[in-house]
Amino acid sequence: MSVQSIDSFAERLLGWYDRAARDLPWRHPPGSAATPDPYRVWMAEIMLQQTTVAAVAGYFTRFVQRWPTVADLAAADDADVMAAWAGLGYYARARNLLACARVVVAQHGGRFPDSEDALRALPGVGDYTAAAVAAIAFGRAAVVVDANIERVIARHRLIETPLPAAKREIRTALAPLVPQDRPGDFAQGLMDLGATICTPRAPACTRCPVSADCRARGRSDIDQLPVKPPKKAKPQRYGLAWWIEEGDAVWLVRRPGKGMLGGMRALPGGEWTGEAPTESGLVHVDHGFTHFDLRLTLVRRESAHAAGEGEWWPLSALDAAGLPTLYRKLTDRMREDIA
DNA sequence: GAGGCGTGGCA
DNA sequence: TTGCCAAGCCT
Repeated sequence: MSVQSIDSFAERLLGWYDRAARDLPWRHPPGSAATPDPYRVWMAEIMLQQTTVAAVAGYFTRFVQRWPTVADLAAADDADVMAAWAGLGYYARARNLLACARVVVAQHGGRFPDSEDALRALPGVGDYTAAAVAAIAFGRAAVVVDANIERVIARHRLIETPLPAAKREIRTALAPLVPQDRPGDFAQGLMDLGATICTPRAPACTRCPVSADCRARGRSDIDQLPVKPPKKAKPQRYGLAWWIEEGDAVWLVRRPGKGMLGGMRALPGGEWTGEAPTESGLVHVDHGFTHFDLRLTLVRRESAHAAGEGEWWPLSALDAAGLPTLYRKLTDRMREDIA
């Protein structure tokens, strides 16, 4: 069989997607006539940035139940949204989520714009998310490129240029493959393919719907594609957090709006530095961030030292404080010790 | 362009 | 255990 006689790339991919699409809370059935709610599509795409499907599912369901429309979200208290996002990571996304909802209400009459350019101008919406929402929610034939799609196309076309320089070639290769009639399913199909078949390691090429003309198939080094730049070593940092208890409550603060864990509730404490503290603490946790590892040691302080803005939080309701995982680890340890 | 920015699962 | 990685965005 010649290559010319097989179905087009999009036909093979969509045929596979119609059979194998994952059933996800934010997803409509493939080819469904129902119009996806742009708010839900946008919400899912923001949460899915650098975050696994498994981690997102519960958060997505809670958010759209609590704030069913973009107007509901725009009217929400910042503290409630940040607390609801706690544990999902990359907290700038939550700040931008609120900012975006408020722009959509204030400047777009509460309806998401339907063009890639207008979406791209919204807070927290970059090239990927603008294209994904345009394709999935509005049927626009946008060229959607995420890390899954980069991997699929880099292998299918044997693009050996290292990332991020390869992005241009990948986009150029992908653009003519996008079908005008089902661009949203096409994008989601490519992402499902990358997540389940064309995986980073040990891809399941025998089950791949586009393997017939894949230029990387059979290569022993297929899992080296796409080529990525070397990673830097992460430095070790140390810090102290203060456990200030009074009655049945603990003193919590809110971190500055930008930077690490920006805008999130936290235990008070000192700066994080490269020097290990000499003070011995109640407990400590080791926590890995994207660009450094942190050992945070909890030390007891008297309430008289509780300077600055903060709030007494009932120990029995700490789960509702919306602490990031770093601090959640410490409070869980304390709870074990108290129990 | 490169670095800051979380977290959890997996081999 | 350690490193890699996941539907990126912002500066």
